[in-house]
Amino acid sequence: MARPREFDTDDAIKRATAVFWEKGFLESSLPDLLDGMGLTRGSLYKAFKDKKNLFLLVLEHYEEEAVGAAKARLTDADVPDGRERIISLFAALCAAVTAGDTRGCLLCSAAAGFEMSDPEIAGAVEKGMRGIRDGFEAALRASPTHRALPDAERKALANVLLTQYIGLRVLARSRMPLGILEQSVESVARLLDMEPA
Amino acid sequence: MARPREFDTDDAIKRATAVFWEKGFLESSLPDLLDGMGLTRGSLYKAFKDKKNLFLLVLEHYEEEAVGAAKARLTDADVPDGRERIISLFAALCAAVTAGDTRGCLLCSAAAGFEMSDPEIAGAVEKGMRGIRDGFEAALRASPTHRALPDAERKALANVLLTQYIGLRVLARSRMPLGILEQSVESVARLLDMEPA
DNA sequence: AGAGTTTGGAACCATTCAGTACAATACACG
DNA sequence: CGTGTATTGTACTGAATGGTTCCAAACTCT
Repeated sequence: MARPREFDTDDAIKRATAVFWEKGFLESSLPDLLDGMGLTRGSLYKAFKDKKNLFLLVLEHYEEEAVGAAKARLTDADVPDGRERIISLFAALCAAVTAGDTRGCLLCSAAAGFEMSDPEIAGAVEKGMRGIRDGFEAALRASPTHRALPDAERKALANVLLTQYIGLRVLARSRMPLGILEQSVESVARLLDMEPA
Repeated sequence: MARPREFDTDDAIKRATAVFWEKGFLESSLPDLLDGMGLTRGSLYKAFKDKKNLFLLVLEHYEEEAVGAAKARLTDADVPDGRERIISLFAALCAAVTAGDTRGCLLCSAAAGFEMSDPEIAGAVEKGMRGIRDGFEAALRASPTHRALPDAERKALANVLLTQYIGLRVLARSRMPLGILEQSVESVARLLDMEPA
């Protein structure tokens, strides 16, 4: 009945994610996207309406993929101790940087940037952040040391972890040789081993 | 022997700082700067060479002013307990946000953005970050609870505080109603009250 | 062949960009 | 005063860049 699409939509979004992740929303030009996605203007606008809409789809995909992976790690029932799940998340993060991945976190970069003045984008970013925080909270609930904590305190600790997460990912992206990432896992571990005085 | 400058250089840099702080380096256009600084193209190029050079001067000024204020608070001998100095820093930060200042931190935004691909800018940002970290470390040395810590552990804690600082300032800028800033002071206090298990 | 989509890419139009040239202007000093 | 020197405003550059639209040609399936 009609000419079929030559590209796979999900794959195109995946490629778009790579571009936006590398450069951010505002700094990614249409040619950048066209190159990265391997399609032409007409196709992009036909399939994704416009740049912002594409970015919203990318955020959605990033949430499912990257945020999903983090949440999966934080709620992984195979690791009974939630404390270890958290540590393994930061370890993975650190390993990625060591392996040369200095893209940081798409959400964190967006949060720090100017794209947040758009309410739709801001909403999507916020949703992702809440997801990560929920992951931390879930992991803390599965940690013997923290299970007994009052709800408010556990939430507060989850917030600290999220803040730490954001800070580290910004540092990762900045490529500053501050030596912070290298020992961040240890620091987080110590953070979780501490007890209220 | 010559016509004197009609504007005060330091004042112009101060105004430029406001513009860059609000919008970031890449997002600040020359007209933005011209408006904000109250001078014209010719003057700007004559006095500051170009946009990037102006930004480097702004970073210098920001370091003296904003970072200097933070460091002053962290090394304030009038507050004998370094722990309290740290808490007061985060409290001030939080108060500023509550008062409606959502600009975050010029350094942190730069660190998260694309301007870091310029080595000179990256160097200046890094220097500022080191300054803040040194401030934290100095404060920890003046804290009864942490004075006795081994050097490496104190440095690690300073790194955690710097990371927390960056994360919070990014969150501040993002304007996401996550409720993190509101209780961040308490969290930091708890962080400092904890002891190694 | 015809209906219905997608495709490539030219064309659009606006904006914006950092930077320059230069004439007019203002001051300081001899 | 007047000359030298520096700043100032503005017009101008000329490019490049931005996202978006549009349409004829290509393609698939009935």
